[in-house]
Amino acid sequence: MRLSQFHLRTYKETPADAEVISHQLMLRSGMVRRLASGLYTWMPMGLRSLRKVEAIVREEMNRAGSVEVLMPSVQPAELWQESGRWNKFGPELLRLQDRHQRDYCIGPTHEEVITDIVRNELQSYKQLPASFYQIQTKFRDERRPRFGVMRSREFIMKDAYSFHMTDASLETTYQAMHDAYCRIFDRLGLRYRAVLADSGSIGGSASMEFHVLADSGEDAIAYCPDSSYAANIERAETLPQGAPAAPQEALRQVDTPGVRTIAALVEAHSLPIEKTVKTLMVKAAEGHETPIVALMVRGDHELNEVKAEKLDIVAAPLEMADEATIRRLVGAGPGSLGPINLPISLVVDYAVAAMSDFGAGANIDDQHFFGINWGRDLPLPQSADLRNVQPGDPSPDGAGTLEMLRGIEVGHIFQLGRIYAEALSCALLDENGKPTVLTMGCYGIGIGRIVAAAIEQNNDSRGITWPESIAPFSAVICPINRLKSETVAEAAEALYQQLLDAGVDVLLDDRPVRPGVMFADMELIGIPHRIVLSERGLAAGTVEYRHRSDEQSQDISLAEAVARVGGSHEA
RNA sequence: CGGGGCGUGGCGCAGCCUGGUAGCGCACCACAAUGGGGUUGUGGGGGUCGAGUGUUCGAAUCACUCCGUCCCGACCA
Repeated sequence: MRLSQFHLRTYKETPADAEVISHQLMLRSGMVRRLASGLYTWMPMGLRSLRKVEAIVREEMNRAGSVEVLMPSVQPAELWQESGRWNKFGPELLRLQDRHQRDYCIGPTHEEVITDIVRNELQSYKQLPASFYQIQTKFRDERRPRFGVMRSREFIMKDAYSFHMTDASLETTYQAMHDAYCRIFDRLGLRYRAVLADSGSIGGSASMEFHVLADSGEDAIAYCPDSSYAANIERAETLPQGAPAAPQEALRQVDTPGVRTIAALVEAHSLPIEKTVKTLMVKAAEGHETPIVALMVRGDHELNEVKAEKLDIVAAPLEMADEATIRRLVGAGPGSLGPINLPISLVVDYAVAAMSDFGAGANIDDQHFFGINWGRDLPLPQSADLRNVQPGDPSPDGAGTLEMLRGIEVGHIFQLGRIYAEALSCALLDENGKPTVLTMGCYGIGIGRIVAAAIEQNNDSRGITWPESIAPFSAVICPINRLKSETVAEAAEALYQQLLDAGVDVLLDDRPVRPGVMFADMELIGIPHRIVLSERGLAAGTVEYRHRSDEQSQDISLAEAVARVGGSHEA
């Protein structure tokens, strides 16, 4: 490509509304342009990288035996009503009506459509397992779009779905997808980690997320350096901790005027934070005897929402109780709550169940109990894994202690089970002639997000340092003083043709700009290989080669430069 | 959804407090010089100051409403 015939717009200044580095660099290098909140245009330079990601994903999906289709992004409400998600889905689902006032949504995902296709299209169990995928635009009306294409409302996703007669068959395909995903992220040249994930409210069994590692990632990942254990913090388990130590202190009720927070309690009464608890009031599940229930975690721990939601007595999605309800049922406000004389159901975290001589609210405003001990002062309530893991917690596989990383979720594979097939009556006769509901897997990859995540992981003070696999161009030719020097102009043209013929994705910077502008732009865009042609060098029989990650450029022969560019292109 | 910030040419910003003819840098156009790290000079073009209503002789500036946008929060009692 000749840059004079391409479109490139770069910016010297960082746009004020971009927070993360990938968003800043994507805007500055002219890869994307914001149209409205959470809506981005992929400009020519950005689109080239996006397409390269797509191509790798497509190749590996095909290799894994998945078949490409393309489904509509606008979907009829009937299908969503059939699956039950028309009502279950919140405001993230963008709904609209056509001229006949028929209801539609813009697809945030395509389980309904693909299941509809399969139930109509597949006629025999002999056609199974079957796997379909598409690379397509999705829309989710995020409550807070941010970080550019990292969390946009409209985004490009590869979504795949597999259908099976048996769980064993699903398991096999799930594993094949796992392996395909590893190949994809290996080829993309990203540092990533596959982690156990929560299977969510949809149900289903196994689920893994693929995270690109980056400090700016929105997700926390717990992993064990001594084993293969890695899990999203939503899912990472903590273990029961055994019996509490014997009581050392007497139970006593203490005036704690104005103490409403753990921090204040620790401060004012010199209580170690590990001897405090947080009592959290949440809405109870439908049909429970009281409208709210209590959950308790240690003062220095965090409640894990996902785990809490899974308790039978807790409403899903998790919702905190309002103060009026708490006062009506407990008689005290938040900040003075505790396990003693608590008139509602209580579930405590494993760590709380192992505490002794601890302090908690007395369920009377401005009063706390200190020296609380289970068994002696009140019966030990039901205990469960309710909190987020922390660095230093034992690994659930018993192989050491956990550490934490930040990650950007770029892929998710999921054994869905029969929920959708059941709801949409997607069944086939098995070899015995017995109708059998199909079981399903689904597998997603955020294509646009991968581009952003790659930049998040690969940048320096001058711009993007792409992995070779997804750089918008592989190499750039920068002719110095092309307009004044026949020699340079001709050499540039010849080299350009030679590289094109060799199949190199090469850019010729034939703009009438000074070298400094050229270099700055090409480094911002992050093209891996740069060859500079000058009268001086050509006279000496050399060209100047520099890889984007090199400190210095090198004067080498033209032939060697061609070999380097061509060689790494193949790699 | 709650809180906060910000909306002034394509981008980055000043001006607003204390009302009085809309400015700077980058980018853009023309000419000249320069020609290996975002050149220099001269001369240009481009803005309903987010929208509406109000106050005022007069509003970018003050007030109110709305819209957009970004950040923080939406368990952490």
